[in-house]
Amino acid sequence: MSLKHILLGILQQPHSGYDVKKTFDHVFSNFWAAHLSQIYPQLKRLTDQGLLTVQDAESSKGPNKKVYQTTAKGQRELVDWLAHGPVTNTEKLAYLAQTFFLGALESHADRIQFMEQLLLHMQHWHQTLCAIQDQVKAEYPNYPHGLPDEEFYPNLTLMLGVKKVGAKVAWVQESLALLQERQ
Amino acid sequence: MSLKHILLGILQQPHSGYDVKKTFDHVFSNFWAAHLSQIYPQLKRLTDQGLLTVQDAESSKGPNKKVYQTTAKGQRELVDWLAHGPVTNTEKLAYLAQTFFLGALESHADRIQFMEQLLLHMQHWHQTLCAIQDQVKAEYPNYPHGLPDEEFYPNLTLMLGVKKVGAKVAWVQESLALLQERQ
DNA sequence: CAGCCCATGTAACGCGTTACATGATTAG
DNA sequence: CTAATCATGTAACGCGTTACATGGGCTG
Repeated sequence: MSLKHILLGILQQPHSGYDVKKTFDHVFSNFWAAHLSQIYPQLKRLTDQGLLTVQDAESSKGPNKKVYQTTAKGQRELVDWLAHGPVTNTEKLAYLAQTFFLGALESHADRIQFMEQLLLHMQHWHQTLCAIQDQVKAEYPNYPHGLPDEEFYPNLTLMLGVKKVGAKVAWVQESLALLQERQ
Repeated sequence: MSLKHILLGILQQPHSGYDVKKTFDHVFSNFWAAHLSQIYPQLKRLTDQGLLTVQDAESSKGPNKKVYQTTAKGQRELVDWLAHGPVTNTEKLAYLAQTFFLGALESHADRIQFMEQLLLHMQHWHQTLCAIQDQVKAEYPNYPHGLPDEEFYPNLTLMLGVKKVGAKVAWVQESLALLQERQ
């Protein structure tokens, strides 16, 4: 039941469903993904439950928008979620499951190739996150202490992203070296 | 569609549904969780599709078991999954979403408490993984080079687990220090 | 005028979670 | 005898993915 709470969090500021999707892609892609086909029905359900308000609005480009915003009741739900303590053990890493069974591939070259693909992916991801962090650093010279609240907590997730993906890059490189030794 | 492939991977060796669940809890808990109520129907479906075989067997303790094993067709499906390249961007970290919105908690003490709970969780998880790794190291003096294939690939997932959770512990500690500075 | 971005949805199907339901054996 | 472990499932409901469906406006 986290999509609900993430929407309540994002919609503390007013946004359309389409904008919410962009927020997922740009800001949350590090740890959560959602499709438009999930977001639209969920927004309607939360509005029916009195956790969001809707308002029609004109768009600068394209058709009219529906702008949603979290209500006081929705805000209470969000705070309850946070106050209930960290929700853990949500992780599902398909590529690690694949790594576990990598021995099922007949050829050594195929296993190496798998890891090389993984390396490219992780390096790309790491560079993306580092670039975003560099931007934030450039904007706030006293980083991370000088960040205002509305940037500080989001930035914590960025800091974990960089560390975590860095660890993954190092791991793939180490794994590749071990694999190549094995022949 | 990964549960299917993980089952095909586990059932390269014969196991009952109940045993498969224990494998998830002990070996996969690092990166994948599954409930018995998912596993049982899925095993039936995969058997109907000719990807698994079933056989009745007696149990040493308790009622009779149904022992499943991957067929040649199932093995081909597993290999296809691996050959298709790493499946990435599956991650959903609810506690990071919570961290993102931590500013919604009114009191500073509540935010500190959230991070302290997260620290305890991550430290516990890290110790568990390190203990397992120490066991493997003790068993194979030439670790990790001397591992046989059936241990080598699973051990790669353990190595990432240790690195990744280590990065998370360091991050929570750093975040706590930053939070305490902010007052 | 073709292709992309803006904008909102529905439908089908499979995965994930919690609760319910049953019953045997074993360790304390 | 009580609690834990062994063993297998069903039901209800919500989440996640892919495909389908529509149509306006902007850029090259």
